[in-house]
Amino acid sequence: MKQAPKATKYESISHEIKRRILEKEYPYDAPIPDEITLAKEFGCSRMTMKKALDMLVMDGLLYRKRGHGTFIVKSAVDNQLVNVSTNESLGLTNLLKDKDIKSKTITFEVMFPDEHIASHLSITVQTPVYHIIRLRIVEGEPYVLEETYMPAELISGITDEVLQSSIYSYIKNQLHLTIGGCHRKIRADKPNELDQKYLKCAPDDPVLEVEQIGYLNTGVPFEYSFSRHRYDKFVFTAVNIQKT
Amino acid sequence: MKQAPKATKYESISHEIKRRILEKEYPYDAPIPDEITLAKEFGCSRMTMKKALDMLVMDGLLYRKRGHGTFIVKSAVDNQLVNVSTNESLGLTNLLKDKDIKSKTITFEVMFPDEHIASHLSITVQTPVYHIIRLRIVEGEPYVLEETYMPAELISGITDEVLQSSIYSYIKNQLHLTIGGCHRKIRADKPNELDQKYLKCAPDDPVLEVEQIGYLNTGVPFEYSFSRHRYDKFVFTAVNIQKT
DNA sequence: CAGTGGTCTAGACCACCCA
DNA sequence: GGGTGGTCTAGACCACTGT
Repeated sequence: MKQAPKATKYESISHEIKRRILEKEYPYDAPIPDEITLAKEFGCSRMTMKKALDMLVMDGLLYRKRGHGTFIVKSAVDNQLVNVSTNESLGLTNLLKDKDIKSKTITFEVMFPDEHIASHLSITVQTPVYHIIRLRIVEGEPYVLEETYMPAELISGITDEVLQSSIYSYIKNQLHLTIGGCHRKIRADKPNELDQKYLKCAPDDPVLEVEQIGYLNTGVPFEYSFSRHRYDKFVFTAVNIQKT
Repeated sequence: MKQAPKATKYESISHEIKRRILEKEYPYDAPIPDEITLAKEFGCSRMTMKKALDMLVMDGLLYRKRGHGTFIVKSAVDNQLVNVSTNESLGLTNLLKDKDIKSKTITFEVMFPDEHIASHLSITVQTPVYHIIRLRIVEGEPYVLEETYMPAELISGITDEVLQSSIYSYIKNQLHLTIGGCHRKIRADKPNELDQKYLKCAPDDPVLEVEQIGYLNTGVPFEYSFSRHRYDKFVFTAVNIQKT
Protein backbone atom coordinates (compact mmCIF):
# COMPACT_ATOMS: atom_id res chain seq x y z
CA MET A 1 0.00 0.00 0.00
CA LYS A 2 2.68 2.39 1.01
CA GLN A 3 4.70 3.27 -2.02
CA ALA A 4 7.47 5.32 -0.51
CA PRO A 5 8.12 7.82 -3.27
CA LYS A 6 11.88 7.61 -2.73
CA ALA A 7 12.84 11.23 -2.26
CA THR A 8 15.46 12.48 -4.63
CA LYS A 9 18.56 14.08 -3.30
CA TYR A 10 17.47 17.60 -4.22
CA GLU A 11 14.10 17.04 -2.57
CA SER A 12 15.54 15.99 0.74
CA ILE A 13 18.08 18.80 0.68
CA SER A 14 15.33 21.28 -0.14
CA HIS A 15 13.25 19.94 2.70
CA GLU A 16 16.09 20.29 5.18
CA ILE A 17 16.87 23.85 4.12
CA LYS A 18 13.21 24.75 4.34
CA ARG A 19 13.17 23.38 7.86
CA ARG A 20 16.17 25.51 8.78
CA ILE A 21 14.51 28.62 7.38
CA LEU A 22 11.19 28.07 9.10
CA GLU A 23 12.92 27.33 12.38
CA LYS A 24 14.94 30.50 11.90
CA GLU A 25 18.32 28.84 11.96
CA TYR A 26 19.48 31.31 9.32
CA PRO A 27 19.30 35.03 10.09
CA TYR A 28 17.09 37.17 7.92
CA ASP A 29 19.53 40.00 7.41
CA ALA A 30 22.31 37.99 5.81
CA PRO A 31 22.44 35.69 2.83
CA ILE A 32 22.24 32.01 3.51
CA PRO A 33 25.47 30.15 2.71
CA ASP A 34 26.41 30.23 -0.95
CA GLU A 35 25.67 27.38 -3.31
CA ILE A 36 29.17 25.98 -3.36
CA THR A 37 29.43 25.91 0.42
CA LEU A 38 26.03 24.28 0.76
CA ALA A 39 26.85 21.78 -1.96
CA LYS A 40 29.95 20.84 -0.03
CA GLU A 41 28.00 20.51 3.21
CA PHE A 42 25.38 18.25 1.64
CA GLY A 43 27.89 16.36 -0.46
CA CYS A 44 26.29 17.15 -3.79
CA SER A 45 27.15 19.00 -6.95
CA ARG A 46 26.36 22.68 -7.34
CA MET A 47 23.67 21.90 -9.94
CA THR A 48 21.83 19.70 -7.49
CA MET A 49 22.12 22.31 -4.78
CA LYS A 50 20.75 24.88 -7.17
CA LYS A 51 17.79 22.67 -7.95
CA ALA A 52 17.06 22.23 -4.26
CA LEU A 53 17.13 25.99 -3.74
CA ASP A 54 15.07 26.52 -6.88
CA MET A 55 12.19 24.70 -5.23
CA LEU A 56 12.22 27.13 -2.33
CA VAL A 57 12.42 30.10 -4.67
CA MET A 58 9.33 28.75 -6.42
CA ASP A 59 7.60 28.58 -3.06
CA GLY A 60 8.37 32.23 -2.52
CA LEU A 61 10.52 31.43 0.49
CA LEU A 62 13.87 32.50 -0.94
CA TYR A 63 15.08 34.95 -3.52
CA ARG A 64 18.41 35.23 -5.22
CA LYS A 65 20.44 38.13 -6.41
CA ARG A 66 23.28 37.48 -8.76
CA GLY A 67 26.51 38.80 -7.37
CA HIS A 68 25.00 39.00 -3.87
CA GLY A 69 23.68 35.74 -2.62
CA THR A 70 20.53 33.94 -1.61
CA PHE A 71 18.21 35.53 0.92
CA ILE A 72 15.14 34.66 2.94
CA VAL A 73 11.83 36.34 2.13
CA LYS A 74 11.12 37.54 5.63
CA SER A 75 7.49 38.45 5.14
CA ALA A 76 6.73 35.10 3.55
CA VAL A 77 7.96 33.30 6.64
CA ASP A 78 6.29 35.74 9.03
CA ASN A 79 2.92 35.68 7.39
CA GLN A 80 3.05 31.95 6.76
CA LEU A 81 2.06 32.42 3.19
CA VAL A 82 4.25 29.62 2.07
CA ASN A 83 3.01 26.94 -0.13
CA VAL A 84 -0.68 27.11 -0.24
CA SER A 85 -1.64 26.55 -3.80
CA THR A 86 1.63 25.92 -5.57
CA ASN A 87 2.00 22.38 -4.39
CA GLU A 88 -1.60 21.99 -3.54
CA SER A 89 -2.88 18.67 -4.63
CA LEU A 90 -6.35 18.34 -5.99
CA GLY A 91 -9.29 17.53 -3.85
CA LEU A 92 -10.97 18.86 -0.77
CA THR A 93 -10.32 15.68 1.14
CA ASN A 94 -6.63 16.23 0.68
CA LEU A 95 -6.74 19.92 1.42
CA LEU A 96 -8.70 19.74 4.63
CA LYS A 97 -7.27 16.54 5.97
CA ASP A 98 -8.03 17.17 9.58
CA LYS A 99 -11.57 18.31 9.12
CA ASP A 100 -14.78 16.42 9.17
CA ILE A 101 -15.92 16.36 5.55
CA LYS A 102 -19.27 15.04 4.44
CA SER A 103 -20.75 14.92 0.97
CA LYS A 104 -24.34 15.10 -0.16
CA THR A 105 -24.95 13.90 -3.69
CA ILE A 106 -27.47 16.06 -5.47
CA THR A 107 -27.15 14.80 -9.02
CA PHE A 108 -25.45 11.66 -10.28
CA GLU A 109 -26.14 10.66 -13.85
CA VAL A 110 -24.55 9.67 -17.12
CA MET A 111 -25.21 11.91 -20.11
CA PHE A 112 -23.82 13.10 -23.40
CA PRO A 113 -21.82 16.29 -23.10
CA ASP A 114 -22.61 19.44 -25.01
CA GLU A 115 -20.07 20.98 -27.37
CA HIS A 116 -18.53 23.16 -24.69
CA ILE A 117 -17.94 20.36 -22.21
CA ALA A 118 -16.77 17.93 -24.86
CA SER A 119 -14.24 20.43 -26.10
CA HIS A 120 -12.79 20.99 -22.66
CA LEU A 121 -12.49 17.26 -22.07
CA SER A 122 -11.07 16.65 -25.55
CA ILE A 123 -13.82 14.15 -26.34
CA THR A 124 -16.70 13.98 -28.81
CA VAL A 125 -20.31 14.73 -27.95
CA GLN A 126 -20.95 11.00 -28.39
CA THR A 127 -18.72 10.09 -25.45
CA PRO A 128 -20.77 9.58 -22.30
CA VAL A 129 -19.76 11.53 -19.23
CA TYR A 130 -20.66 11.40 -15.59
CA HIS A 131 -22.50 14.47 -14.43
CA ILE A 132 -22.16 14.89 -10.70
CA ILE A 133 -23.31 17.61 -8.37
CA ARG A 134 -22.18 17.32 -4.80
CA LEU A 135 -22.50 19.52 -1.78
CA ARG A 136 -19.42 19.27 0.40
CA ILE A 137 -19.99 19.89 4.07
CA VAL A 138 -17.07 20.77 6.33
CA GLU A 139 -17.47 20.61 10.06
CA GLY A 140 -21.22 20.60 9.63
CA GLU A 141 -21.31 23.77 7.53
CA PRO A 142 -22.06 23.84 3.78
CA TYR A 143 -18.78 24.67 2.10
CA VAL A 144 -18.81 24.19 -1.63
CA LEU A 145 -21.11 23.02 -4.39
CA GLU A 146 -19.17 21.03 -6.96
CA GLU A 147 -20.47 20.28 -10.44
CA THR A 148 -18.24 17.78 -12.20
CA TYR A 149 -18.10 16.18 -15.64
CA MET A 150 -15.84 13.17 -16.20
CA PRO A 151 -15.60 10.82 -19.19
CA ALA A 152 -17.37 7.69 -18.00
CA GLU A 153 -15.06 5.30 -19.79
CA LEU A 154 -11.94 6.91 -18.43
CA ILE A 155 -13.10 7.25 -14.84
CA SER A 156 -15.21 4.12 -14.68
CA GLY A 157 -17.03 2.54 -11.81
CA ILE A 158 -18.04 5.64 -9.87
CA THR A 159 -20.59 4.66 -7.25
CA ASP A 160 -22.62 6.48 -4.67
CA GLU A 161 -20.20 5.25 -2.11
CA VAL A 162 -17.26 6.82 -3.94
CA LEU A 163 -19.11 10.11 -4.06
CA GLN A 164 -19.55 9.99 -0.31
CA SER A 165 -15.82 10.05 0.22
CA SER A 166 -13.28 11.23 -2.32
CA ILE A 167 -13.30 10.88 -6.09
CA TYR A 168 -9.61 11.68 -6.18
CA SER A 169 -8.73 8.90 -3.79
CA TYR A 170 -10.76 6.55 -5.95
CA ILE A 171 -8.93 7.65 -9.08
CA LYS A 172 -5.57 7.22 -7.43
CA ASN A 173 -6.06 4.14 -5.32
CA GLN A 174 -8.62 2.09 -7.21
CA LEU A 175 -8.06 3.09 -10.81
CA HIS A 176 -4.32 3.58 -10.28
CA LEU A 177 -4.27 6.71 -12.36
CA THR A 178 -2.03 9.63 -11.56
CA ILE A 179 -3.22 13.20 -11.58
CA GLY A 180 -0.87 15.53 -13.39
CA GLY A 181 -2.16 19.04 -13.05
CA CYS A 182 -4.95 21.43 -13.81
CA HIS A 183 -5.97 24.70 -15.34
CA ARG A 184 -8.21 26.94 -13.34
CA LYS A 185 -10.26 30.07 -13.79
CA ILE A 186 -11.51 31.90 -10.73
CA ARG A 187 -14.36 34.34 -10.84
CA ALA A 188 -17.05 35.88 -8.67
CA ASP A 189 -20.69 35.32 -9.47
CA LYS A 190 -24.19 35.87 -8.17
CA PRO A 191 -25.71 32.90 -6.40
CA ASN A 192 -28.06 30.76 -8.50
CA GLU A 193 -30.94 28.78 -7.11
CA LEU A 194 -28.85 25.74 -6.28
CA ASP A 195 -26.30 27.88 -4.45
CA GLN A 196 -28.99 29.53 -2.39
CA LYS A 197 -30.64 26.25 -1.59
CA TYR A 198 -27.61 24.21 -0.66
CA LEU A 199 -24.93 26.70 0.35
CA LYS A 200 -27.57 28.64 2.24
CA CYS A 201 -26.54 31.85 0.51
CA ALA A 202 -28.62 34.93 0.80
CA PRO A 203 -29.71 36.23 -2.61
CA ASP A 204 -27.07 38.96 -2.40
CA ASP A 205 -24.24 36.76 -1.12
CA PRO A 206 -21.63 36.39 -3.82
CA VAL A 207 -20.07 33.03 -4.64
CA LEU A 208 -16.51 32.31 -5.70
CA GLU A 209 -16.44 29.96 -8.66
CA VAL A 210 -13.42 27.88 -9.59
CA GLU A 211 -13.66 26.41 -13.08
CA GLN A 212 -11.18 23.61 -13.44
CA ILE A 213 -9.89 21.20 -16.03
CA GLY A 214 -8.00 18.35 -14.39
CA TYR A 215 -5.40 16.33 -16.28
CA LEU A 216 -3.92 12.93 -15.70
CA ASN A 217 -0.17 12.71 -15.90
CA THR A 218 -0.80 11.35 -19.38
CA GLY A 219 -2.10 14.77 -20.36
CA VAL A 220 -5.61 13.41 -20.83
CA PRO A 221 -8.30 15.63 -19.32
CA PHE A 222 -10.31 13.60 -16.84
CA GLU A 223 -12.39 16.28 -15.19
CA TYR A 224 -14.18 19.51 -16.02
CA SER A 225 -15.69 21.06 -12.97
CA PHE A 226 -17.20 24.12 -11.41
CA SER A 227 -16.79 24.59 -7.68
CA ARG A 228 -18.92 27.27 -6.16
CA HIS A 229 -17.86 28.48 -2.74
CA ARG A 230 -19.52 30.61 -0.12
CA TYR A 231 -17.73 33.93 -0.25
CA ASP A 232 -17.11 33.95 3.47
CA LYS A 233 -15.60 30.48 3.63
CA PHE A 234 -13.00 30.33 0.89
CA VAL A 235 -9.94 32.18 -0.34
CA PHE A 236 -7.88 31.09 -3.30
CA THR A 237 -4.16 31.69 -2.92
CA ALA A 238 -1.40 31.85 -5.49
CA VAL A 239 2.31 32.49 -5.57
CA ASN A 240 3.99 34.08 -8.56
CA ILE A 241 7.73 34.31 -8.97
CA GLN A 242 9.05 36.28 -11.90
CA LYS A 243 11.65 34.50 -13.91
CA THR A 244 14.91 36.29 -13.46
CA MET B 1 16.08 52.47 -23.65
CA LYS B 2 15.82 49.09 -25.23
CA GLN B 3 17.63 46.67 -23.00
CA ALA B 4 17.53 43.51 -25.08
CA PRO B 5 17.27 40.89 -22.35
CA LYS B 6 19.63 38.57 -24.23
CA ALA B 7 17.60 35.41 -24.43
CA THR B 8 19.31 32.36 -23.06
CA LYS B 9 19.70 29.32 -25.21
CA TYR B 10 16.99 27.37 -23.41
CA GLU B 11 14.59 30.29 -23.70
CA SER B 12 14.95 30.60 -27.43
CA ILE B 13 14.71 26.84 -27.90
CA SER B 14 11.61 26.76 -25.72
CA HIS B 15 10.10 29.56 -27.73
CA GLU B 16 10.73 27.78 -31.01
CA ILE B 17 9.24 24.52 -29.77
CA LYS B 18 6.23 26.34 -28.44
CA ARG B 19 5.77 27.91 -31.85
CA ARG B 20 5.89 24.50 -33.47
CA ILE B 21 3.29 23.14 -31.08
CA LEU B 22 0.89 26.04 -31.46
CA GLU B 23 1.23 25.93 -35.23
CA LYS B 24 0.57 22.20 -35.06
CA GLU B 25 3.81 21.14 -36.66
CA TYR B 26 3.91 18.16 -34.31
CA PRO B 27 1.00 15.71 -34.35
CA TYR B 28 -1.03 15.29 -31.18
CA ASP B 29 -1.15 11.52 -31.22
CA ALA B 30 2.56 10.87 -31.13
CA PRO B 31 5.32 11.99 -28.81
CA ILE B 32 7.41 14.90 -29.96
CA PRO B 33 11.01 13.96 -30.77
CA ASP B 34 12.97 12.70 -27.79
CA GLU B 35 15.31 14.92 -25.81
CA ILE B 36 18.50 13.57 -27.33
CA THR B 37 17.25 14.04 -30.88
CA LEU B 38 16.05 17.55 -30.15
CA ALA B 39 19.29 18.41 -28.38
CA LYS B 40 21.16 17.29 -31.46
CA GLU B 41 18.90 19.33 -33.73
CA PHE B 42 19.34 22.49 -31.66
CA GLY B 43 23.01 21.86 -31.02
CA CYS B 44 22.75 21.84 -27.25
CA SER B 45 23.25 19.44 -24.39
CA ARG B 46 20.47 17.24 -23.17
CA MET B 47 20.24 19.19 -19.90
CA THR B 48 19.61 22.42 -21.77
CA MET B 49 17.01 20.74 -23.93
CA LYS B 50 15.32 19.43 -20.82
CA LYS B 51 15.25 22.89 -19.33
CA ALA B 52 13.65 24.28 -22.49
CA LEU B 53 10.97 21.58 -22.39
CA ASP B 54 10.51 22.09 -18.64
CA MET B 55 9.27 25.60 -19.34
CA LEU B 56 6.56 24.26 -21.60
CA VAL B 57 5.58 21.61 -19.07
CA MET B 58 5.21 24.38 -16.50
CA ASP B 59 2.96 26.20 -18.94
CA GLY B 60 0.78 23.12 -19.14
CA LEU B 61 1.52 22.72 -22.82
CA LEU B 62 3.47 19.47 -22.63
CA TYR B 63 3.57 16.48 -20.36
CA ARG B 64 6.17 13.77 -20.03
CA LYS B 65 5.98 10.11 -19.26
CA ARG B 66 9.13 8.33 -18.32
CA GLY B 67 9.77 5.45 -20.65
CA HIS B 68 7.31 6.83 -23.19
CA GLY B 69 8.18 10.29 -24.33
CA THR B 70 6.98 13.87 -24.35
CA PHE B 71 3.46 14.66 -25.50
CA ILE B 72 1.34 17.66 -26.30
CA VAL B 73 -1.59 18.54 -24.02
CA LYS B 74 -4.18 18.71 -26.75
CA SER B 75 -6.88 20.45 -24.80
CA ALA B 76 -4.50 23.13 -23.59
CA VAL B 77 -3.69 24.06 -27.17
CA ASP B 78 -7.29 23.81 -28.34
CA ASN B 79 -8.72 25.93 -25.59
CA GLN B 80 -5.87 28.41 -25.66
CA LEU B 81 -5.44 28.20 -21.96
CA VAL B 82 -1.74 28.54 -22.19
CA ASN B 83 0.17 30.95 -20.14
CA VAL B 84 -2.19 33.37 -18.64
CA SER B 85 -1.10 33.87 -15.11
CA THR B 86 2.03 31.80 -14.76
CA ASN B 87 4.27 34.23 -16.53
CA GLU B 88 2.00 37.15 -16.03
CA SER B 89 3.91 40.19 -15.05
CA LEU B 90 2.48 42.62 -12.58
CA GLY B 91 0.43 45.56 -13.59
CA LEU B 92 -2.61 46.26 -15.63
CA THR B 93 -0.70 48.37 -18.09
CA ASN B 94 1.43 45.40 -18.91
CA LEU B 95 -1.44 42.96 -19.02
CA LEU B 96 -3.70 44.93 -21.31
CA LYS B 97 -1.05 46.44 -23.51
CA ASP B 98 -3.25 47.07 -26.49
CA LYS B 99 -6.11 48.62 -24.61
CA ASP B 100 -6.86 52.19 -23.75
CA ILE B 101 -6.25 52.43 -20.02
CA LYS B 102 -7.07 55.49 -17.98
CA SER B 103 -6.69 56.04 -14.26
CA LYS B 104 -8.68 58.21 -11.92
CA THR B 105 -6.99 58.93 -8.61
CA ILE B 106 -9.45 58.86 -5.75
CA THR B 107 -7.12 58.97 -2.78
CA PHE B 108 -3.43 59.82 -2.66
CA GLU B 109 -1.90 60.44 0.75
CA VAL B 110 0.94 59.53 3.04
CA MET B 111 0.04 57.95 6.34
CA PHE B 112 1.27 55.61 9.05
CA PRO B 113 0.23 52.01 8.50
CA ASP B 114 -1.77 50.02 11.00
CA GLU B 115 -0.39 46.82 12.48
CA HIS B 116 -1.88 44.64 9.78
CA ILE B 117 -0.46 46.60 6.87
CA ALA B 118 2.91 47.11 8.55
CA SER B 119 3.23 43.39 9.13
CA HIS B 120 2.52 42.55 5.51
CA LEU B 121 5.06 45.10 4.32
CA SER B 122 7.63 43.99 6.91
CA ILE B 123 7.89 47.52 8.29
CA THR B 124 7.07 49.24 11.57
CA VAL B 125 3.98 51.33 12.20
CA GLN B 126 6.29 54.33 12.31
CA THR B 127 7.28 53.91 8.65
CA PRO B 128 5.21 56.19 6.43
CA VAL B 129 3.41 54.60 3.51
CA TYR B 130 1.65 55.88 0.47
CA HIS B 131 -2.04 55.16 0.49
CA ILE B 132 -3.44 55.21 -3.01
CA ILE B 133 -6.87 54.44 -4.34
CA ARG B 134 -7.20 54.43 -8.10
CA LEU B 135 -10.00 53.57 -10.45
CA ARG B 136 -8.67 51.95 -13.61
CA ILE B 137 -10.74 52.47 -16.70
CA VAL B 138 -10.30 50.20 -19.69
CA GLU B 139 -11.77 51.18 -23.02
CA GLY B 140 -13.96 53.70 -21.26
CA GLU B 141 -15.47 51.16 -18.85
CA PRO B 142 -14.67 51.04 -15.12
CA TYR B 143 -12.58 47.93 -14.63
CA VAL B 144 -10.95 47.73 -11.25
CA LEU B 145 -10.62 49.72 -8.05
CA GLU B 146 -7.10 49.40 -6.65
CA GLU B 147 -6.18 50.28 -3.08
CA THR B 148 -2.42 50.23 -2.63
CA TYR B 149 -0.02 50.73 0.27
CA MET B 150 3.68 51.23 -0.47
CA PRO B 151 6.52 52.26 1.86
CA ALA B 152 7.14 55.88 0.96
CA GLU B 153 10.88 55.71 1.43
CA LEU B 154 11.26 52.65 -0.73
CA ILE B 155 9.00 53.77 -3.55
CA SER B 156 9.78 57.45 -3.39
CA GLY B 157 8.69 60.28 -5.58
CA ILE B 158 5.24 59.10 -6.58
CA THR B 159 3.36 61.96 -8.21
CA ASP B 160 -0.08 62.46 -9.59
CA GLU B 161 1.39 62.07 -13.00
CA VAL B 162 2.82 58.66 -12.16
CA LEU B 163 -0.58 57.57 -10.91
CA GLN B 164 -2.10 58.55 -14.23
CA SER B 165 0.02 56.03 -16.05
CA SER B 166 1.71 53.04 -14.46
CA ILE B 167 3.27 52.70 -11.03
CA TYR B 168 5.07 49.60 -12.17
CA SER B 169 6.70 51.37 -15.08
CA TYR B 170 7.82 54.07 -12.70
CA ILE B 171 9.32 51.53 -10.32
CA LYS B 172 11.14 49.81 -13.11
CA ASN B 173 12.20 52.67 -15.34
CA GLN B 174 12.67 55.58 -12.94
CA LEU B 175 13.62 53.91 -9.68
CA HIS B 176 15.44 51.08 -11.47
CA LEU B 177 14.05 48.48 -9.12
CA THR B 178 13.16 45.02 -10.26
CA ILE B 179 9.96 43.29 -9.30
CA GLY B 180 10.49 39.74 -8.18
CA GLY B 181 7.13 38.16 -7.49
CA CYS B 182 4.00 38.27 -5.43
CA HIS B 183 1.67 36.39 -3.17
CA ARG B 184 -2.01 36.65 -3.86
CA LYS B 185 -5.29 35.78 -2.24
CA ILE B 186 -8.44 35.83 -4.34
CA ARG B 187 -11.88 36.05 -2.84
CA ALA B 188 -15.40 37.15 -3.65
CA ASP B 189 -17.03 39.93 -1.70
CA LYS B 190 -20.06 42.16 -1.59
CA PRO B 191 -19.60 45.60 -3.10
CA ASN B 192 -18.88 48.38 -0.65
CA GLU B 193 -19.82 52.00 -1.20
CA LEU B 194 -16.70 52.83 -3.15
CA ASP B 195 -17.23 49.84 -5.42
CA GLN B 196 -20.78 50.85 -6.13
CA LYS B 197 -19.84 54.43 -6.75
CA TYR B 198 -16.84 53.91 -9.00
CA LEU B 199 -17.23 50.47 -10.51
CA LYS B 200 -20.90 51.19 -11.04
CA CYS B 201 -21.87 47.96 -9.34
CA ALA B 202 -25.41 47.26 -8.41
CA PRO B 203 -25.78 46.56 -4.68
CA ASP B 204 -26.09 42.85 -5.40
CA ASP B 205 -23.23 42.65 -7.93
CA PRO B 206 -20.37 40.69 -6.42
CA VAL B 207 -16.78 41.87 -6.72
CA LEU B 208 -13.66 39.76 -7.12
CA GLU B 209 -10.95 40.93 -4.77
CA VAL B 210 -7.28 40.17 -5.29
CA GLU B 211 -5.18 40.84 -2.21
CA GLN B 212 -1.56 41.05 -3.18
CA ILE B 213 1.84 41.47 -1.61
CA GLY B 214 4.40 42.45 -4.23
CA TYR B 215 8.10 41.81 -3.73
CA LEU B 216 11.16 43.30 -5.30
CA ASN B 217 13.76 40.86 -6.51
CA THR B 218 15.54 41.72 -3.29
CA GLY B 219 12.73 40.01 -1.41
CA VAL B 220 11.61 43.30 0.12
CA PRO B 221 7.84 43.80 0.02
CA PHE B 222 7.09 47.02 -1.82
CA GLU B 223 3.35 46.80 -2.19
CA TYR B 224 0.30 45.61 -0.32
CA SER B 225 -2.81 46.03 -2.37
CA PHE B 226 -6.42 45.15 -2.82
CA SER B 227 -7.81 45.11 -6.33
CA ARG B 228 -11.54 44.91 -6.58
CA HIS B 229 -12.92 43.86 -9.93
CA ARG B 230 -16.36 43.90 -11.45
CA TYR B 231 -17.49 40.29 -11.46
CA ASP B 232 -18.44 40.42 -15.12
CA LYS B 233 -15.13 41.86 -16.30
CA PHE B 234 -12.43 39.74 -14.74
CA VAL B 235 -11.36 36.13 -14.43
CA PHE B 236 -8.24 35.02 -12.61
CA THR B 237 -6.48 32.09 -14.21
CA ALA B 238 -3.92 29.69 -12.81
CA VAL B 239 -2.01 26.66 -13.99
CA ASN B 240 -0.93 23.96 -11.61
CA ILE B 241 1.40 21.17 -12.57
CA GLN B 242 1.96 18.42 -10.05
CA LYS B 243 5.57 17.59 -9.45
CA THR B 244 6.26 14.17 -10.88
C1' DC C 1 16.44 -5.78 -24.32
C1' DA C 2 16.49 -0.88 -26.17
C1' DG C 3 14.47 3.56 -25.61
C1' DT C 4 12.52 7.06 -22.96
C1' DG C 5 12.76 10.73 -19.34
C1' DG C 6 14.85 11.82 -14.27
C1' DT C 7 18.78 12.71 -11.65
C1' DC C 8 23.45 13.80 -10.69
C1' DT C 9 28.26 15.08 -11.45
C1' DA C 10 32.54 17.98 -12.18
C1' DG C 11 33.87 21.53 -14.37
C1' DA C 12 33.56 25.56 -17.46
C1' DC C 13 32.37 30.23 -18.72
C1' DC C 14 29.51 34.33 -18.14
C1' DA C 15 26.97 38.39 -15.84
C1' DC C 16 26.67 40.94 -11.98
C1' DC C 17 28.17 43.27 -7.72
C1' DC C 18 31.21 45.12 -4.36
C1' DA C 19 35.38 46.75 -2.60
C1' DG D 1 39.68 40.97 -8.60
C1' DG D 2 37.11 37.86 -5.97
C1' DG D 3 32.68 36.23 -4.91
C1' DT D 4 28.06 35.45 -6.08
C1' DG D 5 24.37 33.17 -8.90
C1' DG D 6 23.00 31.77 -14.16
C1' DT D 7 23.92 28.90 -17.91
C1' DC D 8 25.82 25.13 -20.40
C1' DT D 9 28.33 20.87 -21.36
C1' DA D 10 29.41 15.79 -21.87
C1' DG D 11 28.67 12.03 -19.80
C1' DA D 12 27.00 8.78 -16.25
C1' DC D 13 23.62 6.02 -13.91
C1' DC D 14 18.78 5.09 -12.62
C1' DA D 15 13.57 4.19 -13.23
C1' DC D 16 10.15 3.10 -16.09
C1' DT D 17 8.04 1.32 -20.34
C1' DG D 18 7.31 -1.59 -24.17
C1' DT D 19 8.77 -5.68 -27.09
